[in-house]
Amino acid sequence: MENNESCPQRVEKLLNELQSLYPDAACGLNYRTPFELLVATILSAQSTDKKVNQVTARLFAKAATPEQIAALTPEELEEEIRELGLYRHKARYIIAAARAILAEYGGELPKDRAELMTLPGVGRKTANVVLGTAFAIPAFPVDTHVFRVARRLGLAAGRTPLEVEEQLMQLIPENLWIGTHHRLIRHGRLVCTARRPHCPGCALRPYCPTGRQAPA
DNA sequence: AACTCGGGGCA
DNA sequence: TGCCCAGAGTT
Repeated sequence: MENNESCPQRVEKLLNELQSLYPDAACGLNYRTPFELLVATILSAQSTDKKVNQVTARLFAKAATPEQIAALTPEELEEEIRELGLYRHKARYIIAAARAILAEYGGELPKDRAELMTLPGVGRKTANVVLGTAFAIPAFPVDTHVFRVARRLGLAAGRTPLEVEEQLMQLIPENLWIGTHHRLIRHGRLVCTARRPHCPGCALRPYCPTGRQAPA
């Protein structure tokens, strides 16, 4: 959409409001190392960050490094993460990724998106989270929250996550990419929910084309 | 593009 | 009880 919805002034006000609404752009996942963030992000698929943090608190107390994770049997890891669901896939991915990090990258996570995406269970979104959050390398992860909220806010009209990612990177200053990612997620979870967004009372409503049309 | 994995939280 | 959740891989 090349109408005035995406004019720089509106976008700037939107980003300012988003920052004052969520002053700390912290990652919702708890982690101490880039590898821990990678594991937590794989675990976060289709489950809530709150549960992921409960599980990783226990898991990382037992195994937190690629060496320690790679030494686990699939059954041991499955037992640790079972309550998150999708646990067989996730356990297999995480152990295989740990082994690949040891075998291919000397035990250190690569700081390259294409290389990260060769790791089992690591797609574009997870790779971008690690780059932007753990390595401070400019990246704009697009998950279901970012996809939905960005489109509602009129920041992107793309039909695919990759299109939305490209539109957001073009529209938003590079130094705000990762912070905006975390803030859009928080806003998507608290206010701009998938089912019934809480438009009345939303601080972004004055700048939101969807919110203007929503019932009071 | 559709399908699969999945236990737990919540209405 | 039914719907939904910080995705990625396979067909």
